[in-house]
Amino acid sequence: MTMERHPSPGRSRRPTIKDVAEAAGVSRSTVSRALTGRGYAASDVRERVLRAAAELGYVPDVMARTLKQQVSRSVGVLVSDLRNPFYAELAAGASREARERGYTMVLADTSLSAEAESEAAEALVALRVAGVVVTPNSSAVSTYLSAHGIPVVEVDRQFAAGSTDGVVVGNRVGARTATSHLVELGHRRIALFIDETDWTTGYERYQGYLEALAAGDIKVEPDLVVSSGWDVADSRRRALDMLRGPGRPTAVFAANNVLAEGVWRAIGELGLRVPADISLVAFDDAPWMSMVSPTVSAVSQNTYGLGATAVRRLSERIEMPDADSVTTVLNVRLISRESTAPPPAI
Amino acid sequence: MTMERHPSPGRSRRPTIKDVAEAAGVSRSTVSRALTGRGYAASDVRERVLRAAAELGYVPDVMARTLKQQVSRSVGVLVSDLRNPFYAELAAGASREARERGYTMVLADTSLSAEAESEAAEALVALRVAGVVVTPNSSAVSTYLSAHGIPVVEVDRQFAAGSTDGVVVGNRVGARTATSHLVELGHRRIALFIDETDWTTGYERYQGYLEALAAGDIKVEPDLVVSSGWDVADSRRRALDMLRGPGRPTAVFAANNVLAEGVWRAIGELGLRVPADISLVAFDDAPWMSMVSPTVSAVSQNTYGLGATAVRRLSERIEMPDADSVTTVLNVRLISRESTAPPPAI
DNA sequence: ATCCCGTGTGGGAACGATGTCACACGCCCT
DNA sequence: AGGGCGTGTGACATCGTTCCCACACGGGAT
Repeated sequence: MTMERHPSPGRSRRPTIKDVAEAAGVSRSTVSRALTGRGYAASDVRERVLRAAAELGYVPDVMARTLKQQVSRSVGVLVSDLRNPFYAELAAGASREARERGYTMVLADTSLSAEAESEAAEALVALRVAGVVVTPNSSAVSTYLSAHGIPVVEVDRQFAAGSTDGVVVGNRVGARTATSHLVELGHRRIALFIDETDWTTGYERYQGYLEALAAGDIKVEPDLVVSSGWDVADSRRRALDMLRGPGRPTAVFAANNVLAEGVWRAIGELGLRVPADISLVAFDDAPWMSMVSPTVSAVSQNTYGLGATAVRRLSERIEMPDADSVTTVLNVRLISRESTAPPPAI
Repeated sequence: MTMERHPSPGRSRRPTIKDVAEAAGVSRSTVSRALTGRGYAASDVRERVLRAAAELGYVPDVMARTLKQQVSRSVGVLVSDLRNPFYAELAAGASREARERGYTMVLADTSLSAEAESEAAEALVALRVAGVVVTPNSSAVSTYLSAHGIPVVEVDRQFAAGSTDGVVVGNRVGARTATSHLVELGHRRIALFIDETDWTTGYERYQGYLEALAAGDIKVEPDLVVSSGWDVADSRRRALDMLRGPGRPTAVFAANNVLAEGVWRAIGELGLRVPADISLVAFDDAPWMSMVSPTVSAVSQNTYGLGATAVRRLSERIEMPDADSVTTVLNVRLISRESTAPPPAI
């Protein structure tokens, strides 16, 4: 005696196109034509098929369809950290645009880890997604996906500009504007808190900072440039060190919302008054910046639009795989709030 | 002369298991066994196959595999609004847990719209996902998905308790704790800002509020209970109306982070001092609450854990489809900050 | 010498949908 | 009457993978 295994004991099988065909008294081919609208189907037959499909609750199997057609209607979205409102908002924009264009979105949070990133990339290849939007940590993903013939759009930062599409914001201009704003107020000792300078975002923002200082005839002080990691605790600690030490800066430019939060907390803990004692301006406007007191001036990027634009670009790329690659730059604007003022008189 | 159409002109085809088989000089069956580890494969053959696969950059086609096996390794996650940090965090938790368990996550933002929700549900059925985690807007999704034999876990709120699994927080207890906290401080006029009371979250929190009032022998004043929509602007407007009017409450309990933001802004605009003039406590701790001044007391839920737990529950359900459904309740705790104090002396 | 069994391997039929191809039918035109 | 055409339908191969089954080979027991 052998154990008999039934495919799915008890539970009734999902209806397939064959069930619909039998219910409507036609062949599978006819059902396919009637439902997809490609090819002939007499109107009464079409009607019968539609009714049968609805009655059975038939939903075409995307797997089977994709397997046959060799192209899927889903896109992958890889972001660094959903807990950061920046990425969450970006994902939200991507989601809306994907839905609007009839794509299903497969999302993975790569947690800033290279391993998770390549794991996710492999999963997307396995899924045969039509394309991928990624906030890359290295050039590896783009290279890997491109090698598999999958269109990629890099968003926020770029590692493979030239060979893949990109959607970014005016990082250099934004940073320059923010820093210039401080310079114009009379600040000469302006600190910069920056993340990885080997990312295009970090590099560009750093350059913008330098440009603004140069334009104001201010010498760069290496001590005032802090390259911090990607978490609040670290930047808070580094800010505490700097602000407690001698020769404290009169203003800080924090190059992203996480760094800004760390600096903000450090300022609060030291009992410094903003903007009387110190001015603060951030890159990347986060919700809290308009709620705290005083409110924080920030270079605002249209994050939602960033995600939406990336998916739009991706879908264009999917339609035209051989067109030249394009980098789209979205404008940013400085929102001047209460955290910036002339430096304290000495 | 007819137009000849080549399958994919120019671009080289993705390697299939057949290519690997030829490269390794074995049959497809053997490759399958060697790669999946199911069934016999001599170690030297296995080696050869693995090398060939790596050289070709072979990645198994999930579509084909799923089609054959009739069970996929991806789960759907449906959230209301990724721009709300609550849902973003929940999604982040779900993402990590999914990854850990070897599932790919298909995420859709349902934008609080019933249409988007059912559209997304249908897409998930078409994708043959192994299960779905949803923050439901009605019982429709759960019903629909269950009818297609897809396991569902409702998270945050429940519409189909009893028939589907749920993962929620102690809403009633949390709301009672928050309100009692105000009562104990001496408040008698405590306003409640609440979202839809036909959602379990809203209903439970409302009940918790009532219980705390009853325990303090305080009569409920309908004028102090505001059922507001799901956006900051609306709750701000309603709060302005209430706080400007006569008989202003001495404390407000805002039942979610969005409502709390509206109330917070209204309080600021009216120039009221917290907590001297008015106390505020919120359900759902958002990042800004610990950054503003004064900081806002809040009932904190482990949102990340909520998402992670939901996916864990889902994966257990997938393994044991016929077990009784379970509702998991996560504990919450009141984080007492600076926004609560005894009412002003009259 | 024959049988049997354990270890490996390959053939081939699925899975569900699509689309090409062949063909059936009725009509009009020659 | 027969050819041609337009309309509509069904049979069948196919996509890439899995896995059941058949079978080959060699060694040990009878």
